[in-house]
Amino acid sequence: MNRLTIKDIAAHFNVSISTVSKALNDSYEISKSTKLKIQEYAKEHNYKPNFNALSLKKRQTKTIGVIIPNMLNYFFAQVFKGVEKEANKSGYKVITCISNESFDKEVETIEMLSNGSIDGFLLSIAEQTEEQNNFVHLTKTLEQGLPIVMFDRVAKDVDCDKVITNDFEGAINAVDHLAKTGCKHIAFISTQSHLKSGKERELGYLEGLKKRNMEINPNLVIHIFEEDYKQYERILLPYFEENHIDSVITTDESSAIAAMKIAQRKGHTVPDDFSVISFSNGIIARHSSPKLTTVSQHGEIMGETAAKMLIDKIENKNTSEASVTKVIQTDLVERNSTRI
Amino acid sequence: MNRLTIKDIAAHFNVSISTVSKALNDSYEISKSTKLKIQEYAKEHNYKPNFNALSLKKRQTKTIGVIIPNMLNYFFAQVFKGVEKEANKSGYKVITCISNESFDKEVETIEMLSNGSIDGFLLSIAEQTEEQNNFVHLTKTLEQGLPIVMFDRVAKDVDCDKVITNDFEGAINAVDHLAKTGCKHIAFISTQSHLKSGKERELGYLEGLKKRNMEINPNLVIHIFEEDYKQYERILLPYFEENHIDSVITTDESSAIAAMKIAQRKGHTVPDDFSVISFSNGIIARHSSPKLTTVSQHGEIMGETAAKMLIDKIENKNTSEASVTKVIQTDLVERNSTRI
DNA sequence: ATGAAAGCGCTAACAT
DNA sequence: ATGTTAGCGCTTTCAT
Repeated sequence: MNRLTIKDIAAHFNVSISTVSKALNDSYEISKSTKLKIQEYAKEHNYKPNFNALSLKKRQTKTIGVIIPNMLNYFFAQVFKGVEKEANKSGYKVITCISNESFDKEVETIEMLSNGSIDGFLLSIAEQTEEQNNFVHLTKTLEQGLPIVMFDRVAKDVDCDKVITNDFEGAINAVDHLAKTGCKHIAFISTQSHLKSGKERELGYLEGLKKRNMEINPNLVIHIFEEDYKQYERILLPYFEENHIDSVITTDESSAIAAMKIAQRKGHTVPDDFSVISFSNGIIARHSSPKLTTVSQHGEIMGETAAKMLIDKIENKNTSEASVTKVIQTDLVERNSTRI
Repeated sequence: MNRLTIKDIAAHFNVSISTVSKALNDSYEISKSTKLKIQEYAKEHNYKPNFNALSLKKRQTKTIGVIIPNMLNYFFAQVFKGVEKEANKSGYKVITCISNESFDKEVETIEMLSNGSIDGFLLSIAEQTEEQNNFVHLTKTLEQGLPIVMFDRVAKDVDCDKVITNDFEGAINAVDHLAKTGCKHIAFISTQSHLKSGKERELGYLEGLKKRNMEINPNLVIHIFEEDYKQYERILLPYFEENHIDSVITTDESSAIAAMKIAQRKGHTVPDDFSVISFSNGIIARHSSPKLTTVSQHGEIMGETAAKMLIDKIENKNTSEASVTKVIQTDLVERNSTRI
């Protein structure tokens, strides 16, 4: 039950394997008639050139490796969808690994795939990696000549192509929208202690307030641990008791929901006298009541963009231009947790 | 900047490549001393055997292909997590493709990977494939000797290993739980017209009622189109007006949310005088208010199980036993949309 | 204990 | 227009 090879075809027609090879590649060296009969035979018998032989010979695999911190995260699932689509469009396969936010897993995965399995990496670094600020595994693979394109969670000091979200401006826009619709006391809730995107959003929040000459109250900047998601409400409650808050921007949907519930329990009506905007335009936002206004990060587009950049890099190995980083703008998706 | 090969190592020590190969594989034929120096040198210089050469020689790639209908679906993302974990544990890579519920994409993907890229398939069939009931692409690849393990969405007539959820019993248990907590008029809302799991759940629902000698009212079995998810409430409303319904079992979270909202709008309090149980224990269930009681399908375990079965199959090519299908039991996760 | 050689399936430079 | 050959990086049988 072994696969058909060019050797088999050659034997069947009593020609040499190179004739078969050339015929299948439609070489001008081969006569029309033999090309035709060989191609037909190949098609009929469902011949497929052996992937590993091809890769070995051509020194390229037409596959890329993607390392994603967490596939249960809707945003990353969207990114992956974009990657898969774009890769397939260019005839690339994608080997997918989940780092589970673990530095070790990230390193192991890179090790495992740096043996000729793939032509390049797409990578969003694990939270632990960002925390430890250790990127030698990345610089080493770049030195080996394996291109990397980072997306979303990016190591500033590693010199490679990148695709990021404009978190800073996304937050400014969120503040703007709240201010425009009459909010005066905007709190900021962040669950992303170690991630740069969390900091960018916080800076954007502050910048947004500054731009509008609104009071900056440090008590309204709240950091909570993601691990505590079951107790968000309990953790947030005191902040709402001790401060006058009429609106909130959160870095994730869960805490937006929690904040909304607290506000409601305290007698507020969302959005009439309390507004909320959440980063991460996921599924939750569409199913809460009221539905959440969110800052959308366009995960799928980010995935497509990153994949395209990587494939371009792979296929123009020669031209070693400087690294570029593309910025994906955010959109404010207005739903029912903010006023018009 | 080319990778180090055994040839390079051989040259460096002035020995033959076969000596190097044997040394690296710790062969008894090679003297301790040379083994040591070669292994050390290899480690120091970060030698990694070329993946494609190895695969070509050994006729196996240590990679599996996974075809998933939709990665934005939380359940499938969970399955994938399980697959990736289990595969990595056994040293396998995983090439992931999304069929987007399209028959054509499914066929193309299988074509693309049936060239020696992978040692076997993990597959949940696309909705379109289930609809068309056309599985020749699957039987053909099985005939070629490439093993397939199907998970969740499974083709009954294709002879291969399978992992499925016990949807039938899951639904019976849901009915049971509602009945036990005092519900008398249980409706069933299904969005899965073409999927067998939807039918299984419906049969389980009916069986559950029968078992408890509860009245079966065909008007309480409601089919809606998934595409209409933005209008679930509008579509469901008439059913609630025209029938006396005190509880509902849904095949997905979105329609559970919709049903709950309608019930609340009609003056009911969930769970006091209206209960809801949803299939698919996803993110939404944990964030609605009240939180949804669900039938959990253990996606991650399903993924692990399927991967393990496939790898076992791959590594015991000789023993051609009959196909087995494993059934993963469901659990009722009680939250706040049902009474105690 | 070490090496030579064939071969995995394919391409491509170089004959003929 | 077709064939021969070397080689991609590795393993393995069979010398030595």
